[in-house]
Amino acid sequence: MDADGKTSRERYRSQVCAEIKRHAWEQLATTGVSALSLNAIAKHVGMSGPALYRYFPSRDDLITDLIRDAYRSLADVVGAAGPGGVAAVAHAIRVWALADPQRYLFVYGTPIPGYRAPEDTTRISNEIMAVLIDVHAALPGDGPATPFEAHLDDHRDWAGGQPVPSAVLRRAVTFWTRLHGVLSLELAGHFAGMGFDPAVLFEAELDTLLPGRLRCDQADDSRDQTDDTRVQADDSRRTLPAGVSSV
Amino acid sequence: MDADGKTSRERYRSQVCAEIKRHAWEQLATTGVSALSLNAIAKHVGMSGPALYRYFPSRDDLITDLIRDAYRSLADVVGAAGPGGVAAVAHAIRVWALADPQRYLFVYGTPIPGYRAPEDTTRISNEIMAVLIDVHAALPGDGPATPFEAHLDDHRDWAGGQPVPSAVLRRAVTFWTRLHGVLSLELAGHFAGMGFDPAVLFEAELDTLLPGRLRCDQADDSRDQTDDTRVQADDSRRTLPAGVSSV
DNA sequence: TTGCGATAGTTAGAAGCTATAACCGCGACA
DNA sequence: TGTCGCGGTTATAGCTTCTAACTATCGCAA
Repeated sequence: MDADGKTSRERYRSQVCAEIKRHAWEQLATTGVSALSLNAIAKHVGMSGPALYRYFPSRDDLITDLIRDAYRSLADVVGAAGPGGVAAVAHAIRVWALADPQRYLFVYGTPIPGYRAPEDTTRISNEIMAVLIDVHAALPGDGPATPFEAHLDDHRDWAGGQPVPSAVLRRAVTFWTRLHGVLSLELAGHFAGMGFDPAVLFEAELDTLLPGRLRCDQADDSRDQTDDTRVQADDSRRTLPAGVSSV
Repeated sequence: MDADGKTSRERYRSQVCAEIKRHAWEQLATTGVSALSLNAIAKHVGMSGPALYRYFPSRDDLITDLIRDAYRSLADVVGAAGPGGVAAVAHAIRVWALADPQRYLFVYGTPIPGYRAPEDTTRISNEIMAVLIDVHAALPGDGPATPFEAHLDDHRDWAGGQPVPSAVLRRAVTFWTRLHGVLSLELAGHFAGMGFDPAVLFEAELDTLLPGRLRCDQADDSRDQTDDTRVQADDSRRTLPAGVSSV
């Protein structure tokens, strides 16, 4: 038993665990999750073969752990950007996604067929949603209730019981779906052929989510002092190798 | 050589090819693409093992073919719905996606790392985009130019050379990203916890794409005679098994 | 009709993967 | 000091994709 309340064995174990996951992320970022091989990881870590099973009972358990970490990381980033408001959160999500496209698609991409998300990750997911709700609750209210809000008023046992206005809920969900729509297509390389910069499109969609402007066809010239958290549209932005898809 | 200009061997070959793909789609819809096994398909078709390699040089070639077919199918559906206008196209895409979630995510989900889309599929993809542009060109124009449109005016060697107004291009792309945002999250099961019906959210986003209403916070009560191609929000709608993701 | 050649199928096997089983050695702790 | 458990090993089963070698059969032409 050491000073920090952990035995030396426990410290060693968590250290090896971390190194395994480090190599796993490395492999994940380059080859994608379908090619994630325990053998290859073991070889890189230095031990051979089935030794990994002392640390992760199965490949799916390792993947579950990685997903949990990815969620945790995103939740931290979103939480940290929360005080900056809606635009700051949006840009934080974008930089997080571009930093490791496979990680984003790992969480929000095509689900693994037999995989069941543990209670843990859905809790983190709710945590992220809570921040989205918070930043949108801080926005000034607007127009009449939409049909979707009426639907939300009817069907919603969600949001932990606290009474979130359906308008706020609607804006938070819309924030999520619109940014994910642009981001996921960008990361999957579907904008490859058509010359525009996805960053500008992202900015355009974010614009529609800011106070008073949630549609798509109106320009707003009164707000051009965009905050400096905007992701610069450099040409070296990272996407996946163009093509089409699955895994 | 037979009446239709194909030898009997060619007819047999394409027939076996079709049956292989039939079983492949069956397996794909249930187990997802990561678990798509040539051996299992061969067993179902009735021949054993490496015989499939007479028809598809590798697993990736089979997958490429399936992706091409999926694209082709979507392009046909979108093309057929084109005359019905924007809403009809949106609903056609939605029913196509819900009919086989894995097929949609196969095309628009997480890309396969080493996979390179052949020229073929990008052509079909452009064909789909052309329909989107057409239906949006038929819509009445609107407000002042957005920053994204200005960007499109600068960077666009695309669209086959014919001068599509940047406003139309912007609306078509926005149509794509917004509907994909809702659809992909729905199919991946990310709305599972929160009580609302994704169909209503889809309808809400579609609303923002119709003439004069491309933002998100305004309700429109003047247009409640929605067309009958609307996808009914039944409770038996198909999503993937809840959880989180990758493959 | 006879025969040749391409085609479609077979089994065997290499290399890789996940995962289990059996075994061993060292470190921690009573 | 003895013992127990943890972390590592090798061997192996069963799956995968994919190649090699071999065989039978079908179509076409002489």
